[in-house]
This record gives sequence, C-alpha cells and structure tokens, in this order.
Amino acid sequence: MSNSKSRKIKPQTLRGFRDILPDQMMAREFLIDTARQVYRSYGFAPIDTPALEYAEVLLGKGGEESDKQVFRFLDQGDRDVAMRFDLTVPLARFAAQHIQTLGTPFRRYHVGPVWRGERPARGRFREFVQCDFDTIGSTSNATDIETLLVINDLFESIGIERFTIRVNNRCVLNGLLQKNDLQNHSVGILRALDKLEKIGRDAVVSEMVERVGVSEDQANSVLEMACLTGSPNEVLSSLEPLLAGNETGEHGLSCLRELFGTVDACGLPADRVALDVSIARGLDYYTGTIYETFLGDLPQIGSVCSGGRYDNLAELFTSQQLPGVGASLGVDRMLAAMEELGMVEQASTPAPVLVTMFDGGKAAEYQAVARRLRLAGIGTEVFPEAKGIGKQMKYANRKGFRVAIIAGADEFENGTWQVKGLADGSQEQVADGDLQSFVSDLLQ
RNA sequence: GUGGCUAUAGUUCAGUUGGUUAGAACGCUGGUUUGUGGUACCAGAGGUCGCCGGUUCGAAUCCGGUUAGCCACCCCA
Repeated sequence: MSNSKSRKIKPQTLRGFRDILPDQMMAREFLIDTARQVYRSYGFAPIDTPALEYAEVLLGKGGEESDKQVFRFLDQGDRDVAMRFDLTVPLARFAAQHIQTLGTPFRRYHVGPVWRGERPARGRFREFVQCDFDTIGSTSNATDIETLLVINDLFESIGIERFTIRVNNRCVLNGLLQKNDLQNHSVGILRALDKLEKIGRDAVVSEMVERVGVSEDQANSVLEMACLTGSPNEVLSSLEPLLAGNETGEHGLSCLRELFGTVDACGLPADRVALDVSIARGLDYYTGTIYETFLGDLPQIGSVCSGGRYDNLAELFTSQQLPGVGASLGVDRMLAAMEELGMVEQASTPAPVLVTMFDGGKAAEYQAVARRLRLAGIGTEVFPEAKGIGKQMKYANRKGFRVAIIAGADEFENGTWQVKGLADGSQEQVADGDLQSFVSDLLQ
C-alpha cells in the first residue's frame, strides 16, 4: 500500500460519466419505480438485454451520425463489439431472435443505461438511463392510443399536474408532402419543420429553401398547414380538405380522429393532449403516430417523453414483418426538471425512523426494537455509536428523519420509549407494546 | 465534430498594476460542564490555486499546451 506522502490517484470520473448521490438517486429510483408500475399495469413485461453487442448488430441503424457516437472496441477474443446507444436497436435484435417464442402482440418495457460518445452538455451525458416501452407486432391504432394513455398515466403517477402530450401523425405530414410534390425531400423538410418552435417560421422557410432545395412557395404552403392552431377537432377539420383524395393523409387523419375520440371517452382533461402538425421528430424511422411530452411548468426543458410508430422494427434482422409503437421516458431530463420544480427532497433518508443509541450497553435492545419496527413495515435506522444525544438529534434532523426513538435508563426501567416527531418537536412516552402502532400512526 | 466562455477548500465564490505564511460564506468535525435537533457562540480540519511547460529575481495572477466543465451549432433523452 502507498503511504500518505505518495502521490494519490486523482478521484475522477470519465468525461460525460458521473456519480449519483443519494438525494438524486432516490428521486431517480422513484421515477423508475413509478414508470415500472404504470407499464406493468398495462401488461408490459420487463426484459433486459446485454450492454455489449456485436458491433454489426448496432451499427448502421441510425445513420452516420449515431454510428460515430457508438463506443466500440475489440474484446479479449478479438470480437468487434459495441455498447448499446439506445434500447430500440437491441429490441429489434431481441424481437427478431425471440418473437417465435413470445408471440405477438408483444409488450415489453426496458430500463437501462445506454452510452453515446457525444459531446456532453447540460442534461446530456455519455452514459444515461432510458426507460422504454413498446408494443411489437400490431398495426392496430388501438396500440397507438394505448401508448398515449400510458404516457398520460405515467406523468399523473409521477405527480405532475400540468403537462401536454403533443401528437401528430407522419401520414398526415407525408400526405401534405405528396400533395405538394415534395415526397423526395421529406427527410430534410421534416427535420427543418421540427425546429419550428425553436428557430421560428422564417428560419424554417429559409432552411427549406437553402438546404433542402424546395421553392419558397412550396415551403410556405407546407408551413401554412403545419402552423394550424386550435382544438384538435378544429385542426382536423382544417386538414381534411387539404388532404382530400390522398390515401396516406386520410389514413393519418382517421387515426388521429380515433385517438382524440378515445381521449374524450377516457375523460382526460381537454388541454392534456394537443394536435400539433409541426412536430416531426428527428428520427427517420417513425412512420405513423408521433408523441412528445412537455411540462406545463417547464416547457423550455424540451420533451421528457417521446416516441412513435415504426413500420418495420426488425427488417435488418429478419424477413418477418414486425411493426411497433412505443415511447421512452427521458429519465435524466425529467430528473433535471423535477429538481428545478423542487420535487426532489434534499437530505432525505430512505428510512423514516432513527433509533438513537443513548446507552452503548443497550445496543442489543436498540437493534431489537428497530427490527420490530421493520417487521411492521417501518424503515428504521439505528445510530451506530453512543455519541451525545444532541449529536444524534442533529444527525436525525440533517438527514430528514421524521421520528426519533430515545431510551435510557429510565425508559428501560419502566418499559417505555420516548418517541419524538422531528417536524414539530412533539415527544411522547410510549409503552413498549404500543410502539409499532404509535409510530405507524405518527408517520401517516 | 465546429465556435465562444470558464477552472482557487466538500459547495458557491473573493483574491488589487505579478510581491512574504491564499481568504470569506455555507457545509463538515469537535466543543458551549456528557437526557434532545432545526437558531446562537467558540474552536478545528480541509487547498502543491485542474494538470504540464514557458516568461520573470518572484506566478493563483502573464503566455502556450493539455484535461475537465458551461453556452451556442449539430443531434438527441
């Protein structure tokens, strides 16, 4: 071992990778637990896949840009391997490999870290957690609608009161493009359109003209339709004549009509789900419904849950047609938002009760009483040292314990416990037999 | 990957035109005669000023490189 004078290794994490401290990790676990509960309530089942895949499985799926961001190396057996950069491509491989066993429709959720070697920025890291759910093997619009309902329930369960799910359908966009003879420029136009909110209408028009190479008239007519505002039904009605006779566009419209009809029938608040013809999502593989979720109190942080429908997830792995629809909760971005909204408790302890060690000779009794409380379902920590009771109370306060239990010679003599509520300073002497129920009531 | 900004204690920051032992607040540890936290008072620990090199009698301060972080672009969660 090195002595104290030797040069120490500098404790540091890799660029874009970070440690997560308890306060933040507890919020993160809450978020993920909530997502799990909601996904499971709809019948989505958990899966996992390896962090490392053959490079050929992962590469070439998201264009040149994302290939550059993949962490890739030769393993000890000289295999060309790569770390997954999302959960969707591994799902494609997984589905192609196992769909015969699983059958369709197959609903799965998947929570796990992914890695991208891109330049870190605010809310953007080289290692981050995705929390995906998808339904594979059904083209029914019912699964699109259910995806929307899952997103809604997810944010309600997290405790967000004001949020909007913006919905669009690529078929509507593609219909508009076809009617304007622009289908060959769809990728560039959709990408430009996606920036509407951020850079403004004029900038989008000039990007379409300069970078995509369409005429100014064409660009303007796309934007005219993309900028329609009003209630979903109003927008749908305005779109109808613009898409008349175009099969793709009309299909998109009817899917959206059904979706908003279900939103009504399910009694979601009127402003909860919006139809926004301008959202396109950058990813090329979406082919139908598209979702983005914005927080009412923090819209500028961007979409915290996005997704959509894709026609053929696994075409690179199998000739079996596997359509799907799903979305992904942005755990890290959501966490950043929750911090800004004051939803992350500081200095919180996972256990609400602290048993102080007043008399070091009674350590066994303290452990025994803590165990009784735990068996009653009450998280309980025992202070490990018989320090001054003031110190222990200070610790209890700092860590956010809600109840402290204190017992010294007097209490042991008459078989009682001092139970103190940290919030209001109230303290009561409780008989040994009543302890569990008393503490449990106090924590209600 | 491109452009710009930044780097001093655990955290947020001061630090004069380069000049002795680098400061504050908060946090942390201990104490204010050892059975009670949030407030007050006292004390302590903690920094080779991101790292490497250069200029200089002398560098936290000026210059170069490097690493890391922030902002914008690109892309996305």
